[in-house]
Amino acid sequence: MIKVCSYNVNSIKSRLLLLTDWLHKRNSDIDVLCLQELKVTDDNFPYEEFQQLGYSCEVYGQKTYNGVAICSKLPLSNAWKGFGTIAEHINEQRRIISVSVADKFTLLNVYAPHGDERGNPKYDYKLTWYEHFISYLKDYLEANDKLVILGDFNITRDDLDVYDERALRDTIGTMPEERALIERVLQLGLIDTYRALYPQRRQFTWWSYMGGAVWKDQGMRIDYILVSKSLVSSITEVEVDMWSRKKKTPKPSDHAPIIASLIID
DNA sequence: ATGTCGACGAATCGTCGA
Repeated sequence: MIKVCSYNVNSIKSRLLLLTDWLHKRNSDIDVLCLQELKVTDDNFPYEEFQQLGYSCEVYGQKTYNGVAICSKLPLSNAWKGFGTIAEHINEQRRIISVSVADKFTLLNVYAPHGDERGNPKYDYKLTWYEHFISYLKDYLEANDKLVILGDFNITRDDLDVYDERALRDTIGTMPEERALIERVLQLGLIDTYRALYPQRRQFTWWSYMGGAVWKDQGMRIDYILVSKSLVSSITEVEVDMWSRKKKTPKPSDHAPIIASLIID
């Protein structure tokens, strides 16, 4: 069994102690750890600490903002960072990295733009970024059969993914045009594993730092583990682990990690 | 607008991004 995890850490430097505590608390059962919002350049990534935990890492970092990494106990190959040659202004923000894991499946780790709010140029950037992402995924699905795509998508799929659909109507992450983008991603032939296994369960992956939102469970589900159809039957469990999010010291990320268990061959 | 984090540059706080 292989456990893959997506975790927006909101600064790897600030989260390193909590992250290592969490991995130990879980008896080091995470095989492939996909991180978002590193906020460090590649040379400042804590490679040694991860090596001591048994992980080798592919890192696509950036100063202050963004940055993604894949840390794995299984051998990684064919690391690819960014979208490729097209879309230079889209590639300026480091949000996407992919690898082959143990020659068993292909893994793509993403950190989608937040977008701030409608009318902000960052919102237009989010929509444009998703257009590039979707066209990139089309080629990716043609080239790769067994595919796991996971990360922080910064969009709720529907009203089950928000704590109060009325209060949050037309706020960032819930806009109809944003949700249409998520549906287009899924329609490429990808399955939202958490929703597929637990269709009625309201489980969030992000809670604002403000107002003690996590204690009231006022959050949103914006982090996903998607798989191609050929991998659906390999998924045995999907879990959002609240342990680190509810720790008071060291300070948590505003996201909780989501973990999928796969049985491949 | 508010609330709370983290990074940064230039201070011991203000600004930006989430």
